[in-house]
Formats: sequence, C-alpha cells, structure tokens
Amino acid sequence: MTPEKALERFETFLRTKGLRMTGPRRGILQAAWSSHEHFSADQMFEQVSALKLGASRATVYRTLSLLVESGFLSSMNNGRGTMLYEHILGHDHHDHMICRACGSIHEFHSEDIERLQEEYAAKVGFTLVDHTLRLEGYCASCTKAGLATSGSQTD
Amino acid sequence: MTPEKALERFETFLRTKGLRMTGPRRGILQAAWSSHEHFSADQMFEQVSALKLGASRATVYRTLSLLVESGFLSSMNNGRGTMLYEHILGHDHHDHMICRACGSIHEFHSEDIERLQEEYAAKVGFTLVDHTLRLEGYCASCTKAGLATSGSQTD
DNA sequence: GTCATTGCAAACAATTTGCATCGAC
DNA sequence: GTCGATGCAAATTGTTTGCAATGAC
Repeated sequence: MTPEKALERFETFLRTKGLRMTGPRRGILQAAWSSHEHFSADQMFEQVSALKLGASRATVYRTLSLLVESGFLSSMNNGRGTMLYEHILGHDHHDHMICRACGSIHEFHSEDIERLQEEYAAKVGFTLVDHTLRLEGYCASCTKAGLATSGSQTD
Repeated sequence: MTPEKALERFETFLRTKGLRMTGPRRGILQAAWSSHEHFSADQMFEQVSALKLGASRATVYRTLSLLVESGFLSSMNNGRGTMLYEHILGHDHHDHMICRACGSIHEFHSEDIERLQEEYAAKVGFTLVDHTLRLEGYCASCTKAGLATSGSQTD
C-alpha cells in the first residue's frame, strides 16, 4: 500500500466512524509509512516533532491506537514494557527474531508454523484471532562475534 | 520440583552469587510454588503481605527478578503492560492461548512447532535462547457463548 | 456553529532506585 | 563486624486522561 493510498483509506475509516482527518493524523500516518522499521510511540513523537505538523505525545498515542484499531499498523510489545509499531503493507504476516545483544529485529515467516497453530487452535475449539511468535537469542552476526552466551531459561 | 527442593536450589544459586537467603526471599519462593497460576508482581505482593514474612513491593520485584534470572520462574507479559510470572516445575516448556473475552490462559505445547522454530533459527544462523508464542482469540467456552467477534488484526 | 481534536499538564500503572537501617553469615 | 537485603518513599518510564481552547466539516 502506498502512503497516499493509506492516507485515503485512513480518511475513509475515520469518516465512517464520524471522526475527522487532521494535520497531526496525516503527519503521523505518513511518518509511519516513511520508516520500514519498528518504532515506539516515543520515536514517532520525535519524528513528527521535527515536522511542522508535529503532534503532541498525547496525540501520537491517540493516533497510534486508531491506526492499530483500523488495521494500518500492528503493535507488539518488546518484552520490556514498550509497545512497538510497524505498518502493514499488505505483506503476509510475519514473526520476529530479536537479538539480545544488538537489539536487531529480524522478521521471518513460516507457513508451516502458522498452519500448525491453526490446526492446534481448531483442535481445542479456540477461535484464533491473532498470534505473536517471538524468538529471542543472538542474531547471526552477534553469534559469530561470540556474543551468544547460552543462558538457558527453561530449567 | 517440590517447594523444598526449589528452596534448596535457590539458596545454592544465591550463595554462588555471594547473595543471601532471607525470610522474604523464602516467602516469595514458597508463594510462587503454592500457586499453579500465572501471577503479577502485585498479586505476589498481596499474597506475601498476608504472611508474616511479607516483603515490600520493592523486595517482591527484586526477588522475582532473581527468580527469573536463576530459572525458577519464567516471565511473560500480558500484552497490557504487566509482567506475569509462573514457576517452572521441570515440565516441558509450553506456550499460551489467551482468551480476549474472559482472559483465561490456556497452556499448550507442540513439539512440531518447537522443532520448526529450531530449524528455522538454525537455518539463518540465529542462536535461539528462548521463545514466546502467544495465540490470542476466544477460548472454546467463550466461542460457544458467541463472544468471538472475529476482529482481524492483520490487514 | 457543532462536535471532534489537540495540547498541556496532571494522573496513572508498573517498575526501579537512593539511602538509611537491618540482618545474614 | 561486614556487606548484602530491606523498607520506604521518591523517581522513572510508558501511557492515559480531564479540560479548556482550537479546528474540521
């Protein structure tokens, strides 16, 4: 989805709900589309603050919620109390591998894993709406650099 | 692992690190073992407050960190800004299905999914240390009760 | 003009930290 | 007696909210 298309669709979403398209909202949506990284509310605030149509922190939070609600962004928490967002371009869903050493986030996707999840949910009568799969450890470069301390978690 | 065994092993862990076994730490570890549910730091605080060897909130937080670090507890966040803990008895690792309607947490385990994760990580050179798989949706009873509104997340 | 949106600052929730006191070894 | 642990309250972090002023339609 192009930024323009996203803006247009977001406006439709807003109107449908009796809400309004405003400068700050436009700015945030565009900023969200300008980065292909995961970002926090605070990073978004920094980014839009640099623009003329900047929004306050409150507005950033309010708008990010709207964008998640409307399906333009997905949110995940980084396991350390902060929400991270990323835009949904219309790619397939993906999961994350997070490096404990350098903090890098690598995305991946496995049809097989998805299928097994669905099968499992169906088997127990669970209505699957969303899922989060996060692999934590050390990315290839940090592993090579010898940063992988295999501190095991599970007994 | 029995509570006694856990206490003993925790004490060993502490000594190894030059730390000390204390009343509050004992109380928290036992409380953690007395429940087979997931609990928050605050719930733990409530629980130990009822005991004579109660600990302050600060101590609860400090001790829970130690217990996670030492592998006696595992922590996950509930997706809403709060950490939840559960003891590790020596069972296999498990993942979670969380009901959006009633909040219930159902545990499950799939060897196949675990294996695929490992294979995937190995393939890209990622050193896998831990993982989190959370399925969100509606549990069997809430689904039957018609509470499953299929609000899809991903585009 | 109406009613949603914004900014601000205060309110919150979860968690962490500084520091004097207390207690395990 | 030493040095880690605790409690308390204050500090932090991430996020939400009340409210008067502002702006979209």
